Amino acid sequence: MARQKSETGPVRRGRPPAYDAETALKRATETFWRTGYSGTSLDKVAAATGMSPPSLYAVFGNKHALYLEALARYWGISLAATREALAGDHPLDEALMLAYDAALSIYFSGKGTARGCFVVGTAVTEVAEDPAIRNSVAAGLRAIDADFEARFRLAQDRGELTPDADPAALAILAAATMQTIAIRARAGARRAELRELAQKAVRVICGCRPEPRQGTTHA
Amino acid sequence: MARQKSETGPVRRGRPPAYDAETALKRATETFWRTGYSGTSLDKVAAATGMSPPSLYAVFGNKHALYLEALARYWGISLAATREALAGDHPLDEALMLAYDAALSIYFSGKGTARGCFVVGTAVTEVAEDPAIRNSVAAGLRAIDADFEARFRLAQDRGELTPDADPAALAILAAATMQTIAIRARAGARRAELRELAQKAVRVICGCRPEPRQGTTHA
DNA sequence: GTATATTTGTATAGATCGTTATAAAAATCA
DNA sequence: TGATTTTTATAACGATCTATACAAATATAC
Repeated sequence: MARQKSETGPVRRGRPPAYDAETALKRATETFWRTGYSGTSLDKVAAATGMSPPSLYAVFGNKHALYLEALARYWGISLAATREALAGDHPLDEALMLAYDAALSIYFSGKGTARGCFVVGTAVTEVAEDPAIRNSVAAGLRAIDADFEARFRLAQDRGELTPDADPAALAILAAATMQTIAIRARAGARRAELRELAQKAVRVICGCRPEPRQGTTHA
Repeated sequence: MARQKSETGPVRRGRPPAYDAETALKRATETFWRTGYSGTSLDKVAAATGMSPPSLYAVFGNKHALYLEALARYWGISLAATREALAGDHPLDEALMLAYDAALSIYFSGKGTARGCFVVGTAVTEVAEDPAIRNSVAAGLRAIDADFEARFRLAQDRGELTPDADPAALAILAAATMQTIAIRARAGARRAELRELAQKAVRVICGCRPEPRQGTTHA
């Protein structure tokens, strides 16, 4: 009934599971990613994972719980990629481009046409009527804002931004840029075009720089 | 079989239709708006419009064609609202806020929780696998970019922006701001909060202003 | 070996999906 | 009035949906 941990305890009784829950969740995510939550049947998920419907239900509960788990998994991967890009010692504009390049790698992953962001492409539709999905999406969006804002505050402390720059406002624009890239990628924009878009956005966002060659201290 | 024009020709034969096609399309749009394309059954559309399924098929063809018509109708209303906001004689920052206020009025229209943008909330999910929806969405996104860019070029000509400002880059950020507002509205953000978000974005976007009190001519 | 525990595949239940056949209802034309 | 035209409502078609009942299969425990 329940899912066995990957690190098996003392001994495993009964017939051993034929599929790994983590890879099954990944395959399920890929399927939802293409056709959305409502547009994806459990038969399609079963075909993608190689698991039978009863096995899917035994491991994940039901379709809704499976999607929520896929959503949580995606948030984990996506937020970690953004944080890693912003955490390095690169200058602000380079750090932002690393974050957008990481996002583009996710949005253009998989075979066939680009799927964009899993959240923007599938969860946003359900968010209007589904409280659990709404909570997950709202929390993730807040996390993105907070990650960008923290990086802009750091940039301000380092003198990469003028003291009158508004880190919260810049974070909103940085997050908005990521989301418009997600939408456009799914709508068919080419990757190179979206990278240029990101560069243009970064140029404006980082426009609040101190005067060049005027000393490193601010104020 | 086909739809009769509102302006009746010489005389109308046969039983008169009980429902107006335009109001039916509006009601159908409201229904798709909440639960998406795949998540909305034709029975729900029939209940919302008061029409029976055969009548819906007689007027609109099928579910897909009905959704496409709802999408085209929404683009018309949405793009017109943005253009009207940007067309006035207001200063750049006021014009942008008029556009965002118009968008917020749409995103928070209807009863119950906010539905956000019809395109972002329902079409983006389908865009990955549906060529017709993809074409409509891609064209609409290009139109938004073009409308904003035209306004920024005008602002530059008027001296509201410095000559080195990049109208295309600012247009991307302006469009991205509208789309992040759409996402956040559907995810439950309060309207006042999103209006402040818009103001912060406008402040950054309009930051490439000429020096104040330094003459109105540029260069 | 026998008993117990767990997963598997098959098959399907019950509801809902998009769509349509059919005929009654309501108008005009002759 | 009766014939024609168009829309309506009822009913249902076959397909697909989420979810589960069931028994065979495969492991350990004794």
